[in-house]
Formats: sequence, C-alpha cells, structure tokens
Amino acid sequence: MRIGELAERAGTSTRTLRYYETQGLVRPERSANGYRVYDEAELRVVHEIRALLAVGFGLDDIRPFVACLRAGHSSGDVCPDSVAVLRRKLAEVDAYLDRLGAVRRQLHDQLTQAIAYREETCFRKRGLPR
Amino acid sequence: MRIGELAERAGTSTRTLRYYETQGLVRPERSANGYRVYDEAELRVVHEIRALLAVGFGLDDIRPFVACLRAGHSSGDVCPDSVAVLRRKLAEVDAYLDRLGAVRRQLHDQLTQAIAYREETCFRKRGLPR
DNA sequence: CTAGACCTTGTCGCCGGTGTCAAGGCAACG
DNA sequence: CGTTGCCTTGACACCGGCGACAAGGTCTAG
Repeated sequence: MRIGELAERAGTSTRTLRYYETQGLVRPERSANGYRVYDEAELRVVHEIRALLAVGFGLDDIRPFVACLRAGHSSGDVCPDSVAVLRRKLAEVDAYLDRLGAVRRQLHDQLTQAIAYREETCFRKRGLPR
Repeated sequence: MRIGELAERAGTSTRTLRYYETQGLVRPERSANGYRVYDEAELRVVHEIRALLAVGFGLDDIRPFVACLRAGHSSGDVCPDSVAVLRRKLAEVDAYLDRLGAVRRQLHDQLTQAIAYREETCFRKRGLPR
C-alpha cells in the first residue's frame, strides 16, 4: 500500500502521514523507486493516532501507544508506558475540568450581575418601583 | 505615566502593552519626543484586559469590555456588547465542559480496561485462580 | 562629555498539526 | 512520445500572545 491509499483509507492526508513519519510514529518501507510502502498494520497505527489526537493527546503522548501496538498487542492501551500516559492525561483533564468549572462560575456571576445592573438602571430611568 | 511604569504597575511587559495598542485596546497619547503617555484610566483598562485573558478570552472578545470602561462605566461588564460576549463565552465553556466530561469518561474507561487486562494477564502467567 | 536608563520601530521565533504550492521523478496508458 | 496521476523533498503559512533582539533616539546624573 502506498501513501495515497493509506491516506484515503485512514481518512487523512498524505501530508499528515509524512509528518507522522518525521515524528517517528509511522515507519514505511521504501520500494525500489523510493515510494513509501505501508503494510496493513500501519493502517491500524494511523487509526490509533487519529483517535488519540481527537481526544486531545499530542503526538508525543501518542508515541507509547504506537509502540505498544507495534509490540504486538491488540490494544495500544495495555503497556505500562501507555497506562502511565493515560493516568497523567486523566489527571490533566480533571485539573482542567476544575479550572473550567471555576471559570464557568465566574462567568455566570459576572453575567448575572451585569444583567441585574442593567435592569435596575432601566427601572430607575423609568421611575418605576422595584 | 510612560510605558515602563504602566507595565510595571499592571504586572506585564512593555512589549505586551505595545501589542495591545496595535490591537486597538489601549490608546496612549504621545509626548513631544514621541514617548507614549498613559493616564490613570488606562491602568484600569489593562487590568481588565489581563483579567479577561486569564479567564480564557481572546483579545477580540475583550474589545467590548474596554469600550464599555472607556464609555465611563465603572464595570466593563454592563454594556450590551459585553453581555453578549459573556453569554457566548458561557455557552462555549458549557459546551467545552461537556466535551471534556466525555473525554474524561473515555479515558477513565480506557484506563480501567487496560489495568484489568494487565491484571488478568498477570494471573494467567502465574497460573493463579481469579 | 559620557554612561546608563529609558524610549522608539521593526523583525524573527515559538507551538502543533496541517494546508498548500513548487519543482521534479516514475509508471501506465493511449 | 506525451499526458495523466501518483510519488518525492522542501519550504512557506496559519493562529495568538507574546519574548527577545537590533539599531537607534532621548533624557538625566555625574
């Protein structure tokens, strides 16, 4: 399988596949004419990469998962390094959820007060009772 | 007040203040020698900018708040445009919270299963009963 | 007069994952 | 033989909010 076919089957672009290669995530053979040649297993790898990217991982974080697949495991998640990354990411997400919750509260308060102020001003302008 | 003093008082850098100026957020006068001269009100403006940036706003989102302050209001939140941005941002944060919650769940599941698999493998390897 | 602290504008770099274009090789079909 | 389509490497662009540096002007104290 050459790069164009892999790109299409994986739902991405050739540019992206070449980039993954520079990052050490995908390792094609080369045919005599210099074309990249991928075996079926690489399709799996690319799917794993895309799935993890979609969840918010960076390419660096993904490396252990790819290594795990390449080591013959049926899931990229089960190797120690992958588990470590999963733990770390889960902690990061939890922390971010906390921060975002705080932000949400602040925004909500700000909005509530701004609206209250505007309504009060409106009442005063019209000389209406509260 | 010149740029260095404002930067120090606002807890930021001169580079940053000049950048805000290019973005139309801060408007210094110029003294005869070409130096930027800020009045006290600008300190307030810069504080508002920094506070909103810290919450996750972009400079574009912040513009209405600055305009609101500059229009004489004691808070940047109370003008219609600001309220609109607050509403939009709150919605964005809510959406992001949802997505992040889903991601958290997925990570948690992945982690749980990976660990379960590792333990099972461990048991099998040692020929122990479950 | 000079050193030093401040100011000016202009430019490049970063980060991450891609899009996009350029210039050129290789293969297959007519 | 030429066209078409796929492949190659290389390089610029993007987005946002700055950091950092260069080359030069200005003001003040000694």
